[in-house]
Amino acid sequence: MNKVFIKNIKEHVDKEVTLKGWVYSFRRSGKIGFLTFRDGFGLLQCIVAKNDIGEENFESVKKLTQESSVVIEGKVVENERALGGYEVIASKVEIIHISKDYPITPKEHGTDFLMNHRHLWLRSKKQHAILKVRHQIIKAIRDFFDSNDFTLVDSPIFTPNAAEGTSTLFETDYFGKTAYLAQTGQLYGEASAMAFGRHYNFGPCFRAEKSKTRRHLTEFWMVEPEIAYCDIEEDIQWAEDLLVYIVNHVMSTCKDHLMTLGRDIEVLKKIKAPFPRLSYSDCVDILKKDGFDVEWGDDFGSPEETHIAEKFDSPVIVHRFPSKIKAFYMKRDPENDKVVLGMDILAPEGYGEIVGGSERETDIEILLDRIKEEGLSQEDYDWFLDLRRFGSVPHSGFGMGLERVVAWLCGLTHIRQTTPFARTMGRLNP
RNA sequence: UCCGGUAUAGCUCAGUUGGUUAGAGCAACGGACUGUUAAUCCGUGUGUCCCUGGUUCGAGUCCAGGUACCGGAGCCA
Repeated sequence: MNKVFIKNIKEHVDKEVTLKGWVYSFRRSGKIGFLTFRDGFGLLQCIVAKNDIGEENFESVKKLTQESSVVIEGKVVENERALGGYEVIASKVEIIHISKDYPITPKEHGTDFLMNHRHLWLRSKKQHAILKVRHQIIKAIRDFFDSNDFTLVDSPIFTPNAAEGTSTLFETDYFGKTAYLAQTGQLYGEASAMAFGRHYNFGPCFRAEKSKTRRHLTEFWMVEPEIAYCDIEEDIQWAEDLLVYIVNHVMSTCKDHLMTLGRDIEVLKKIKAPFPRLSYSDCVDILKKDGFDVEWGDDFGSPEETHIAEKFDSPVIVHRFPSKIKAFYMKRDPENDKVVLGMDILAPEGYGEIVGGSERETDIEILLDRIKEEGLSQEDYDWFLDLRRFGSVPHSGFGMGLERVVAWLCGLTHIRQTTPFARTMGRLNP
């Protein structure tokens, strides 16, 4: 039999095909039924008529419920009235399994209910579209780095210490010792960059912060390139190029999914390089002028970030932050030692920080001082300091939060839908 | 952790100044219908009113504590 997927249905017009999948919905009207069929690739209307499939088969089809699994044989025809312009006139409907009382019915549901049924919610149109876009973003990220001679070098998930010494970590028992789940692969990335020149790691990160907002997950994916012989300017350039590449890739491969999600594509079309660049000090001036209560040296909260980002259509690059509010490994600006050569990229429309990066400090004495200042144990960082003892070079890198990029490009109000099984402060199930 | 809000049928919600038998729509189930798009029409059922305690002749409704969830803050990608 000619087994086909819905995505290729156009190529089989007037031919007999076999479809394997599930019932998305089923309406009956006497001797004819309209079965919206789902196969993981899309939706397709199948006409199930008594005259075509026979009385016995038609009787059994009456039992079909939402999400029952079926194998349908029939002929593909063009029809304007059908979703997508094509439909299948069934000649046989084989019931594989009858689904009973499927919980996600065609009506409104609350988010908590849907998240409790996430394993089933994934079958719904919008969730399916989001995860398809996520997949294409991941592909774009990997294509971008692979085609620019970066080597994917994985960083460990079990780590013996706090990498940045700032965030709260998940603790776990490691044969009697305490291990932590990695919050970043950053420090290991620096080791790889010295070995491979251009490195990236891409995997899950874990943060035990009790953040309860639409922008936070406790488990999320971050891509972190690290580049040897690279200054902050080149670092910014890589980040900008990556974002532009992702946006273009999504626009060319995911238009249908974005439509399904109701995303305003015109907004995404306005994203163009070069992105506006502002120093931290510029931002403080703007915020003060616009009535915010901030002083030079304060970290920005999300209302401040959103205010800056809303002034532009493209992501905004903010650079040269006060060293006190940034991680110990960021390099001081030689022209002003109160600031570091760090940068954040803020997504438009209030999606917040999607990239954070910096040129790294190479001076071992400064690093030792900074480790002391942060109250970190020098012993834990000894291997990291080796990177400054043996062929230290200027280098830079950044981290990009995958889920925030997915949320932004899909136009979602909450990050929890950007990942198959979201882990948040209040959710570990399913 | 802090501030604010919500909790009633499988789901989404209404429920008056505290009042006797707690409702609607959708879903489900049975039936009619050969072009439906969340079809329509007829019929059928549904409750730990979040939990514990209190006030009261009487609590879904008022009070206290707890729990869960939602939104925001801080923290951050």
